[in-house]
Amino acid sequence: MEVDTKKGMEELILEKAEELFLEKGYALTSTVEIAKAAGCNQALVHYYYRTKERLFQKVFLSKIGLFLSILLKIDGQEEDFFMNLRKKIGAHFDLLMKNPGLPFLILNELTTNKRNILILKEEISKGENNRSVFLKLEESLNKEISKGTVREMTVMDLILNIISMNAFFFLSIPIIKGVFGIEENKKKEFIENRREEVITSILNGIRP
Amino acid sequence: MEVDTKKGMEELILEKAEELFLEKGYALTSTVEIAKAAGCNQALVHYYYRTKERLFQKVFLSKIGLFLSILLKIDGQEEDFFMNLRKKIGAHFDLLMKNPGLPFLILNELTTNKRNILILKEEISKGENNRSVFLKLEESLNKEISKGTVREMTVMDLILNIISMNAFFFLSIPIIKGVFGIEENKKKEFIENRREEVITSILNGIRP
DNA sequence: ATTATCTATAGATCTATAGATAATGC
DNA sequence: ATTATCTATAGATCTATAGATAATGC
Repeated sequence: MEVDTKKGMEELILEKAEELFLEKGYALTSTVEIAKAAGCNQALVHYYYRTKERLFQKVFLSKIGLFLSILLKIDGQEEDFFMNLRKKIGAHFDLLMKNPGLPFLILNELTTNKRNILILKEEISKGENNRSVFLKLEESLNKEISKGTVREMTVMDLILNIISMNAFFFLSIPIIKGVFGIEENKKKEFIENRREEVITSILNGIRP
Repeated sequence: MEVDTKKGMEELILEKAEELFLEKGYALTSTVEIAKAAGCNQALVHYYYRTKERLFQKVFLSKIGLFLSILLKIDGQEEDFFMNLRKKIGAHFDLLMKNPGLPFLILNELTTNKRNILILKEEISKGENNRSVFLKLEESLNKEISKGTVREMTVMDLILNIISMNAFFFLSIPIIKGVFGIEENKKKEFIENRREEVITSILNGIRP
């Protein structure tokens, strides 16, 4: 655990920076703090990454990629639309469960620093398949609508519904914990229940 | 507009502080900046509010109150459950529309400063009727569940669904704008559509 | 007299860099 | 020789306060 099996300072700094940025965001994390967490001198952080901004970009870029990848990945190709969607929502939830600080980091930095929105924009348009994945989802949604199995709605709304329900839950966990004080042993159950509720609610919500 | 009809510096400072805190959060707003926005000297900010922290608490408290009030307010007493819920969700959405920076401020500060969670906690338990409002909603929800008009679910989930969908939409507006570049004249339509979608999705989502 | 406003400044950070020293690779 | 790490420090903020001056209320 505490051994850091010869990870090399450069990488260790990146890791600790990641942890701290995820926890408190860019503004509230100092290079002094990062250095202390990595067990080195503050100057070394700048030696490897030049500026705090560049270090942050490195972290942010990888996290944005992670966040998008799941949303866009299609696994169950041509299964039943509803089954496919159920899996997608669940996979997105699971990704966030593994990275619970992700929504806060992305939201916070996209909101407070317009420059980061450009990064997101590039990242979206870069993956050329992103667009095609999007179009494919749109297509299958429209097919269901014309079959009458889904009510009239746009892909944009569907995606927003998924991100809203999933991301906001993880955004609010620290608050829920603080206000209602969920016991550690019931935490897992609480999250599992919410996972099911989110999926059910979204799927039910698109019915005609 | 620019006249500040004899508003007195004390109040003007509070107003400008509110604007800035809503826009960028506590950490990224300096008392220097607040003073400049109010057109006075930085020392005056401290003269009236002593510390930046106290000034912030004043703003935060009023915003928390606002946010809770709508969620808890019951207007349509004993109407139809679904009609009542539809109104509630819409009213919450409308409040956020008037205060689009509210979700970000509250989320950001509750996440980065644990102390603020205590403030929220107190605020919730202070309004003694808060609990009763909550219980009343729970009661009518359970009635519907036993009638078979709503699927099995908890009040907590229902409330989380509403806040998730409403708050997250306003959280993401700057991002959506930045990425997709919504034109100013279509903005209103976009928001109106989302309002309808949110209501429909939540109401549909709780059906058995 | 009291209250509002300003100027000036101390003391805390924090980022970034310069320059010294230690570790490592041929 | 080159790369990694450290010490020290300049320069930018930023918060908070002390102390001077201007405005206002009796």
